Amino acid sequence: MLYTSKEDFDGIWRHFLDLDRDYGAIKSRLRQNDEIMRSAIGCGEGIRILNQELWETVVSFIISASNNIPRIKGIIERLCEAFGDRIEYRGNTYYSFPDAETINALSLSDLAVIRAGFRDKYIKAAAEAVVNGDLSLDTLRSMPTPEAKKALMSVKGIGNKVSDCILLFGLGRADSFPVDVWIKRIMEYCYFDGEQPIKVISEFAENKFGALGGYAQQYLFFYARENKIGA
DNA sequence: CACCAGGTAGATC
DNA sequence: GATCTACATGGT
Repeated sequence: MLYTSKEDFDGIWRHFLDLDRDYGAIKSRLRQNDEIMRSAIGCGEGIRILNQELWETVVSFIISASNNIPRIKGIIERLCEAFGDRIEYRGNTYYSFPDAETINALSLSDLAVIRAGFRDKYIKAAAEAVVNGDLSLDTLRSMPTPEAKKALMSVKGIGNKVSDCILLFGLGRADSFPVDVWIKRIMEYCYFDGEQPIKVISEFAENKFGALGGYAQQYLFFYARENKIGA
């Protein structure tokens, strides 16, 4: 059970959990697409797309590249424990996500304790870009999506898929349709006959789901994992 | 020991 | 342009 004040609920959690969005309307529109979306939604009725803090989203999805979810979580936890601020709250200990300045001040050997592997240099590159102004997080928020994507991809370690995830989860661009290995497989399995280039899948999704691409992606992602398509 | 994991950058043709 | 591969770490 989550206990919170009225102020925190309205000021933080309402937006973070995307509670003001009409997911009923989104689901009924997507269900009109085809039987596949009806099945996918059926196994993820409660899915919501969180509005996550932008810097945390940037780093988290850099870490996600060619990695598995338990290890991604472990790396992020170690990053916070080693370099975030310690927070004592109601008898429990938490650690904040370290800001860009903090991470930029670290050496790669400092970062080794989080065991991010080859991604450590990309985490540093992102921190450096934010600190030196090459990547302005505030400016990103007001940029058109294609420009924001280009700006994100100018950072080493942020490619096509990671930038789409940042756009979707950190910048609220709900039309973004990140194609990872799971999405690629489920799309090939459901909508194509055999393997397809990522670009073909992206364009197909854009035509089919349009502004609801991000929601469709989430239903398909959990549907694919639930049914272990290709795993 | 081989292969894979919410990919990307750099080299090569 | 499109394709190939190394990349750290940990699990199966």
